[in-house]
Amino acid sequence: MEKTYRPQDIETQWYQTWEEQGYFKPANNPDADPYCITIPPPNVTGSLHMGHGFQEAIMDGLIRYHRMKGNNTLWQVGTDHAGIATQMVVERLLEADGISRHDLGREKFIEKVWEWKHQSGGTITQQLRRLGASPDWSRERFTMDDGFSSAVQEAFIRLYNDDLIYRGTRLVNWDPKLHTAISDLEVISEEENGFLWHFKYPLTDDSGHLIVATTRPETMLGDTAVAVHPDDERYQHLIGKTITLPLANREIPIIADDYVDREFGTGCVKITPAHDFNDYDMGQRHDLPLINLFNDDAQMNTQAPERYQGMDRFEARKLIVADLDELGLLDKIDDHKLKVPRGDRSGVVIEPYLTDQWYVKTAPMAEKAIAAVEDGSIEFVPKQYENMYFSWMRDIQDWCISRQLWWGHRIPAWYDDQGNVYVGPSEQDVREKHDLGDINLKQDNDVLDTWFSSGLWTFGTLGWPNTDNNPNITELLKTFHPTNVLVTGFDIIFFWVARMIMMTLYFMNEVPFKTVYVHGLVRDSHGQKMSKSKGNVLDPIDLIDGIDLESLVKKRTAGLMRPKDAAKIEKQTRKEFAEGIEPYGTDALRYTYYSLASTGRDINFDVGRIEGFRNFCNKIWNAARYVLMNTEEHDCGQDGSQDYELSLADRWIISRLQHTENAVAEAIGNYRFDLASQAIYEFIWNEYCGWYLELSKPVLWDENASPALQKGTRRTLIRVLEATLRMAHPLIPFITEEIWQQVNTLAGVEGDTIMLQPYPEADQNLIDESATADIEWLKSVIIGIRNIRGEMNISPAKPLPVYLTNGSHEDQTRLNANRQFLAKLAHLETITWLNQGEEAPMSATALVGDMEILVPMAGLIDKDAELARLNKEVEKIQKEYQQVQGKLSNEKFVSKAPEEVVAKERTKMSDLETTLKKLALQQQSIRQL
RNA sequence: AGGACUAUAGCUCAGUUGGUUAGAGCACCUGCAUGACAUGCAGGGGGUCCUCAGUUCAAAUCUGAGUAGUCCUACCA
Repeated sequence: MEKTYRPQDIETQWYQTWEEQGYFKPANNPDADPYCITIPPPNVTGSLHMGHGFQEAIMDGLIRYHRMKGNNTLWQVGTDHAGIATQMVVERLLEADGISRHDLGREKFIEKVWEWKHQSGGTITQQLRRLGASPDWSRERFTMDDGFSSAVQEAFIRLYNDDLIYRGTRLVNWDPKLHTAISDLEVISEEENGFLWHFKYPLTDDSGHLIVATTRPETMLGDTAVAVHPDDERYQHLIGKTITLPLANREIPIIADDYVDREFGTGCVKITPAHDFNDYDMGQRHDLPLINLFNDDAQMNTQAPERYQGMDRFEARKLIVADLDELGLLDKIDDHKLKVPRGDRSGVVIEPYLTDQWYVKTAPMAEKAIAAVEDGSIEFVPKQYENMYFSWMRDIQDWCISRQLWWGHRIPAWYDDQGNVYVGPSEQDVREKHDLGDINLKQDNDVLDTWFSSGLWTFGTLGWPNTDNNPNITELLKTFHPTNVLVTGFDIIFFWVARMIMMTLYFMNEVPFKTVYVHGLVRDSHGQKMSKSKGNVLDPIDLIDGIDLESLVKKRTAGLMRPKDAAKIEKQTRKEFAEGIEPYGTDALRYTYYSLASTGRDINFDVGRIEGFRNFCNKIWNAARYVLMNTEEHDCGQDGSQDYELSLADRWIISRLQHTENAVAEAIGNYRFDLASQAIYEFIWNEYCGWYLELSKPVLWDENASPALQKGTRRTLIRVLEATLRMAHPLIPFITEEIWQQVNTLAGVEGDTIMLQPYPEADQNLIDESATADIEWLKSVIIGIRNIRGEMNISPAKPLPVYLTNGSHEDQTRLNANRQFLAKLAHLETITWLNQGEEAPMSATALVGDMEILVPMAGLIDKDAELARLNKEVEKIQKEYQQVQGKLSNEKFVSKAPEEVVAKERTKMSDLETTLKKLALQQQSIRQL
């Protein structure tokens, strides 16, 4: 093995082998419990970001864990066509050549999108491979592949036939830039600074005017009423009268409706049913006409007075305000903060707009979806997200699923010239079914919301709806559906999770998954959202492969929305990554994700931590080198014979391994990858490397040691390493495979890959508390001596004489059993056991229980330095002593606290007392020097 | 307006059922080329557990109020 761990040397190579060998496929074992995760399909044209990285790491950890546990494990993979997002990308590319999609026409444009998909659609899946993800690539799906498309069509048709899809003319959220309707969820409302315009509306009978307040003056041309609160005394006398709408010169009624908030503005509201959701409702209640003022671009149409026709809505606004001012009807303009609805993709202000769209009737589906979570069929982790889910589900609105786009699943509906609609899988089919002959039919132009198809993801990918004529597919669904876990971000609980639950319950009559693991957002180390404009984006691939400073600066400053941010971003990047980013490798990246994966909070990604975990990998690497050096070409006792003997240290590390295996299993069971990673880290670095490897040296390097003992140590070294590799494999797949290949035979294990080895499980019989106690004693003695050495600045190269005094019989037994370990690890020249009455030289002292460890001061230790060290120690213990004493002198504590708690404090107090006495004696004798 | 979450070392985070000397990694200080590893080893310093009040013999932990931050839902013409 190379002296230094270099991830790039091993990672891609192992991945290729795994994939080629088909290790990612489900085990061909129908008796094994199935375990299945479907990937949240990334946008096919997207590229990997830190959020994906995190999510994939969690899924792959779970998948590899269960695969090793022996489950029949399927990770279903695939990508999403992502309607609007993808269409926009391709449109932008065409735009660069001066072409619009309309120049090309629908078919040609769609061809272009497919071209683009074939070209760049592999990026994300290749990047998933870099992360070590182990899905079954042979089953990769795309939401617009033939099979899935027919699933989408089938779903639409069934819902339509069951009266759960309908077409209606209603107000929708209209994106005037993208020329499509969007759902409520795709509208982002944020507070912006605006104005509240107050206009005078003259009463028709010339008896005066009333004043309305509005944030959208341009819609006044479409007003069809003015509303006041029925109990508002100020306006009682006006109810039933009319005003003459300025500029439009229409007579409109003054109506009463308790929706009106008397406190807001003037208490008079202009009602524009065609351009505001609340006004629409009120229009319905009062039977008001709808006057639609806009065209698709949100320009004034011919319903507006000629003067304004063809104007953009915001131009029209200016002119209307000016005109009203001219007429003396502008009362005042107040500054006003308001929520402005914008399209999540286009960023432009969304218009409530009257159009024909397709809707899913969600209320009946939501009922079951709520019940499934209430009765525990589906569980959210962490649980608090269930409330979020319930509150949305209980107030769910019908879902607008038609989009005026070209890229997506076209709605399987045809219209005849009379506008009758026929829904079916194909034109031919609806002709036959409805006996239409050869009349003119035209297919609906719209496509379906991307999330409509995503809603079918868990079962559509497993072959639905073709279950009748293909038994294999039935088998797949039967085996792997419902899936076990959905790993996803909280941001798409409504977009996706909720809808998936509704759709799956409807079509499959079962839940899509049993658990929803919800993770937070991956942010930068200061908790800032990663964004191009902030220049704080980290690319997971850069963390794996490394990147030099200049390339990083270039990458971060290229293609900015506001080019003037470049200077700031460059400066900040040069400061933070003066040396660029080192190649940390996939394993280190994954470990960093795991260590931050406590549930219920966002993840602040700190580059400092990935370095630490790269070092951790290097630690494992070197530990393996040490083990191999000492076991290769030796008999490691794997032949089944019993001619080996386990040392105390051997029994201890085996015992610790069992504890760790328990802790890891528990942590993963609770989706606490942070705890799992910590337990593994702790075990490998501190226990296995820090103590056990050191404890193995005195045995292996002692020519006089018994061969049986040496064999036992070799056997333990290699077997614990091998088990540890398996334990860590789901988190750090590459380094564990690489090393495992070299240690497996020595450890008496056969197999082609660690991936398919059994996951280690704790054996309670191997937990050895007495070995643990003995090693703890040994560690305390060593640490006591090291402390003196460290604090007194005694060179580690200097072998020390040490005396032990006032020890118990047990101490003496332990000493005799561990002399060699002690001498080696504390670097001692001599160890002398003093019986009662035997004189010790003047020494620095450390205490282990009642036993005193003495390091003679002569020539090594300065009197004042030792006094200072002792003082520090005394102060620390005194503080503790006071605490305990305080508790015990509190009568209530003694009488009310459980007995064992009190007893514990009593023991502690007496221990502290003796310690203090001893330290005081020590101080006294040193002072007398 | 309603709701959720977060606040622990300089930084990023753990802290299970109330009883721990409140921990880890990084950073910091001191020493060390010891035959796996300087991507290392040994030792050390560093905390008003956001604030206040309450429950309790006992609160980082439970309850309430407040402060700060993050986010979600609804909506104010």
